[in-house]
Amino acid sequence: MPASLQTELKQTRPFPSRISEAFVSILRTAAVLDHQLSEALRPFGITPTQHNVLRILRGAGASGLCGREIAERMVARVPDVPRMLDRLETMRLIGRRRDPEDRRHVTATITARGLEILDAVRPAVDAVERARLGRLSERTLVGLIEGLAAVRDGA
Amino acid sequence: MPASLQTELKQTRPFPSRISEAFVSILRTAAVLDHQLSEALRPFGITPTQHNVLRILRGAGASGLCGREIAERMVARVPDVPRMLDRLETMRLIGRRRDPEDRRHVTATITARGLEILDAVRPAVDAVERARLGRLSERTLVGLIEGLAAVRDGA
DNA sequence: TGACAATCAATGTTATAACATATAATATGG
DNA sequence: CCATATTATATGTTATAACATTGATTGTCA
Repeated sequence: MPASLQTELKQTRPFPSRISEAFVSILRTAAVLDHQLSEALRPFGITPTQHNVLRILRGAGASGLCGREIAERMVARVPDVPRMLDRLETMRLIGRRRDPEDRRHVTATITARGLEILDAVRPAVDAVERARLGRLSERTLVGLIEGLAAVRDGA
Repeated sequence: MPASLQTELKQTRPFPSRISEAFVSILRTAAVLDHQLSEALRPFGITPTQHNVLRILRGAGASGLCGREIAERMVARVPDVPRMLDRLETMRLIGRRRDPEDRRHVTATITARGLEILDAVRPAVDAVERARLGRLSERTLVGLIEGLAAVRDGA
């Protein structure tokens, strides 16, 4: 039996409303997942944010994406995209070049080493996903996905 | 109609599994909520983390709580509790004193000013909660709360 | 009791996030 | 075609997060 959020956070009083409870539930659950993901990635020397960028660039393929496009696709909004990409470039996981078509853009692409690290971390990432979500029924998963989409949409 | 997460993040490929989609859905939704909350609190000069601490200390009342107890109750784990409390103390929103019973502990309590700011931010915080979750049915809210509890539990 | 382990908080340090502003390139309107 | 606005990235700075270590206090048990 899963513990109630109230018990989990040792709250002396019940939530004032179901809306508040759901709000905190989402934030709390994400914090747990982010922490687990972070621990799983640690041995490989990358953070969840960096992992996210690498997956985005893998999806973009050889043509790559510019900083603004990467920012749009990230799970969590990040200010200071240039310096985040700096770090990935220093690690040789991505490459950057100015777009000759529009010299304002800097196109980032994933390197072979970036692809290798994505392959390497995959079992650990999958394990975290399965550890937390593997026992939920298909129906529950779909309910979560749809409910959360409605929350983001505010409708 | 809520947009799919795939569309929202401009992904070219569908999620490999419902588990992955639910995993990212939770992280993405929390990022949206955290951002909205952060913006709502900004005019008052406090962050979501600080807001969380103040609510915890309000719940604890005059007896207060020590750093470890605060950490246990936070929605997101924070390392470096002492310096987070330093900032709140500098803002005069909390007070700290060494527990004479056990001099290892430092008991933090919320100040009158801390209580005032909690009252002041409440309409803004409620507005964010309602904007995102206000249109969801009771049944959907309960489904989310229970589903997310199962995710945290891994069962 | 006295050594040792465990618990908390504080501190030193580095890394990253966050914010404001600047620089460069392109688009737009007269 | 020039002045201006807009877009994109870069940079300077400060604040906070994250991590490791230290110091002080208390608990445990031989």
